[in-house]
Amino acid sequence: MARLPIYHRVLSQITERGIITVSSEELAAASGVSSAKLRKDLSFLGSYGTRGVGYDAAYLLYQIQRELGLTQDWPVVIVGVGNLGHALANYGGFANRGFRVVGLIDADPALVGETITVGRDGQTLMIHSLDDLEKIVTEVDALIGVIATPAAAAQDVCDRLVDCGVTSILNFAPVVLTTSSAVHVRKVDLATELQILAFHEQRRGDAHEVIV
Amino acid sequence: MARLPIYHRVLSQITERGIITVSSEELAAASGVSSAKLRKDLSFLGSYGTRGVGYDAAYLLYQIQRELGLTQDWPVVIVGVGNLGHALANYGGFANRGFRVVGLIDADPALVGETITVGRDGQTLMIHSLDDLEKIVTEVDALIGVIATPAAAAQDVCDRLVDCGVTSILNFAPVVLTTSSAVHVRKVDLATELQILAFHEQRRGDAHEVIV
DNA sequence: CTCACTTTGTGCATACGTTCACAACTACCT
DNA sequence: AGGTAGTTGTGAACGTATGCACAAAGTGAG
Repeated sequence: MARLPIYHRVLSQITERGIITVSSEELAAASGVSSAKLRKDLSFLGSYGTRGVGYDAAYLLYQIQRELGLTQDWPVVIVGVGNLGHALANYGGFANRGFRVVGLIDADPALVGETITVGRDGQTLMIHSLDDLEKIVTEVDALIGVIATPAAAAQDVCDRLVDCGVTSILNFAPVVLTTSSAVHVRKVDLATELQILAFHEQRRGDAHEVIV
Repeated sequence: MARLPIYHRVLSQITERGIITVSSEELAAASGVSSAKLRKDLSFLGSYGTRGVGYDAAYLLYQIQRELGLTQDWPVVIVGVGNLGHALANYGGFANRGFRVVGLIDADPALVGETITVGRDGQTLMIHSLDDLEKIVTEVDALIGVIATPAAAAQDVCDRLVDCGVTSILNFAPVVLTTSSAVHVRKVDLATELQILAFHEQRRGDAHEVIV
């Protein structure tokens, strides 16, 4: 499910704190879900808990890592190194979860050739031209691509990534990408998230007016 | 529902192209959903279509805008002006959807006092100190806050925002925020999104191995 | 006016995710 | 050993979202 990454992060923090066993109640509270939901989710992976005791934090963490594929190393290519792409490349949360940014691509000639730091260990990476997309992607053998380009360029970039063998795409551009159903596309639209908040905010306001 | 913003964006593009009427089939295809689902969603707002014809694009767009609260102006405060906060402040997709970034706050003294461009019309905004959070938020009367700080600072910032009257929070920090249930919190975790992709990618790989 | 065609709105059945409640099991104390 | 307290795993009930299929409603041609 989509909640496994949350459990994973919470469990990481818990094990770092030296805690050995954790109950579903505690884990659920820290993850912001109900204990019943958490137990169902975990039982989906198998029976890794002990009745009357709880879960062995380290063992459970390992099982979730294995299920999520975090024991592997995933090379990631980022297309579009504007503000957002830059933020993503620099994001420290990727490295310790098995993701390695190995390719940066941008259409802007002013950016091509520049090197920027990737992750938190000071490693640097050069930005390549959009023309070299195919070359870079096949070279680093990336299966995951991140699209952080303007909306107009997103579909074209998507098609080219898929042609190179990319099978999972994280799209930040505000467009609906059309691809073969074999490709897994996830979309993160910043404006959409704010709109959903505004929607609830407005409803809250409406209800308030009725009371007043 | 959470799909309204998508319909809104697609309809914007459609009306800009000068199209007058649009059928549920067309709109659904452009939004990446099934036509039945789209019609159910729209019927939730009321009967704004004409049988045998379709929907009046402009009229439908207006109704969705009204429902989403996009006819209002939402002042937004961004806390944490690192790479991500910078990208958000600069994001052009906010302005034309009723969101106005009116406050930038960061704990780093090196950033405080700097002015950065906000949106695409060259407007600039100064970064304020974290100490002035309460002052800024009440001054601009913001109801929506964006947290783009490191994980360690997120909960404290959240509490302070809520104390100032913020009732909707968009959280980019990789932590589960605990707040009063009256506050609406949405979380966007970049690493989580990638993990979900990796999860499917791994399952795909497993299935492949079985076949081979 | 009638008929053929198009498209919306919606009742119904199905699938899915969530919550509840409890049996099964463990640990510990006496 | 026996009893009590605590915790997991899961079957059953519930609510919600999705997909299907069709009646209702509109358009346009003859």
